[in-house]
Amino acid sequence: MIQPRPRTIPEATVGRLAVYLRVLTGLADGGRTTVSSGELASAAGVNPAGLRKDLSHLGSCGVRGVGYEVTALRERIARVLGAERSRACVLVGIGNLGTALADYAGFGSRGFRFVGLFDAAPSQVGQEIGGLTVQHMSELEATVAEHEATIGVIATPAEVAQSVCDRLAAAGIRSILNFAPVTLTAPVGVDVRPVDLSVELQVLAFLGQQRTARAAEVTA
Amino acid sequence: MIQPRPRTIPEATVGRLAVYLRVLTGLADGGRTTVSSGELASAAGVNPAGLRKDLSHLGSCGVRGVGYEVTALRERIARVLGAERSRACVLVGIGNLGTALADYAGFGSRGFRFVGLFDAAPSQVGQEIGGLTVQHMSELEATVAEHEATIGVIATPAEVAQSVCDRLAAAGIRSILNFAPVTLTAPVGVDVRPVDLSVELQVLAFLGQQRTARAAEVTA
DNA sequence: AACTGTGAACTTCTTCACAGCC
DNA sequence: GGCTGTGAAGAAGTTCACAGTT
Repeated sequence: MIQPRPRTIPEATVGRLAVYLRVLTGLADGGRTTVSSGELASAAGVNPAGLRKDLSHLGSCGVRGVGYEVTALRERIARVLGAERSRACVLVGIGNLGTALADYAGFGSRGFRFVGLFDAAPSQVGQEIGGLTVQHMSELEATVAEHEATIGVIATPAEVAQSVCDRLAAAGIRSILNFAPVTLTAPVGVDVRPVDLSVELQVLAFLGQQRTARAAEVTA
Repeated sequence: MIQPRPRTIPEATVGRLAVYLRVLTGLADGGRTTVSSGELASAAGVNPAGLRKDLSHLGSCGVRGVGYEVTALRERIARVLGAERSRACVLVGIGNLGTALADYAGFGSRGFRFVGLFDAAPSQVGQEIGGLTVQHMSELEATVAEHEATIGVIATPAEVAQSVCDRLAAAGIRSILNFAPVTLTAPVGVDVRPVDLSVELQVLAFLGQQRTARAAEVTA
């Protein structure tokens, strides 16, 4: 019994594959046909050997002595990531952040399609964003069911995020991207991926101050 | 020659410390005075042993048999992360995302203070967001110098992000949080931390589909 | 000659298990 | 008894170095 290729790709690799996909799309648009691991790695901000190891999870797809064919590699990565399929997503919380997400063209080209935008405030309901009309929260379950959406994005205030999470999970959503600054708990079978913007800023600032402190220490 | 405590805290730990800080603030507001590692870990979505190891980087600050004192721990983490200082930040790109960031109250309580909001479009200049008036890009360097800002946030379209990065670096910014979907290069001494929202969504979706595929395989 | 693909070494991160203290 | 702090084990991720291919 031979397993031709381990089906599981490391999470760290998946994140970088998404970046390579972005870079490759840019190269293809610029008319490039081939690219070496060194060049691609530099454009993606990673180590060349690491990039080759990442790509090795997709099976051999470069040519030794030459490099990678841009469009072939792009399509291979897109297929593995599922970016060629169009996955239905719903977005809850149409504040500034939610509006930015709903408007962001980058999602469409990556295989995501918003099928519902929801907010609890009547003042937000009815406005049109990115070709979609904002609906009231009461229509959440029906819309998820209708489009068989499996991905939800939470961009609400922290106070209501857990209850939104519960409703999304109950409605059939399997994966949730959470921008609210609160830790959510979801039933087994439902993934939650937190993105906390102030955590990112705090890590950035800390690493900067740590670097500065080290530099001062060496000088002393 | 004894080094009493290794000054460098692992990056992964720093990110979680920021989360603990958020949770502890919530507990303190709720009137809690002590908390155990198990409880705090559960509220932060991490493993209890890992939490204790994270906190051990700050030196011993719990009481065996009892737990941690909420406000003492919160202040200790805040001091380590530098959240008690007020650090001057500038934000470039006042679209929906930029507006969301400028408006986000969470930054203020974490020791960050926006001292300048910038956009290239005259239509954006002059509007007031979170108590600050949006300035034209031409005033970037002067404002950075005046407030001695060291942190910059880029929320511009991808096309102009590199040139904004160059200007921030030249103006004296040492740490940059980049929301533009492009890999930036900066001079040595300047850190760039990328946050790509569509990469997050892609990782989430991939892990979900991988999980689903594995489940189907087991069933078969 | 140039560049890929990958085993092996290395580093970092996570989890476990339990000694130590209240 | 209950909970912290930490060495040790284990897992994951990164980097190196070079064999292999065109």
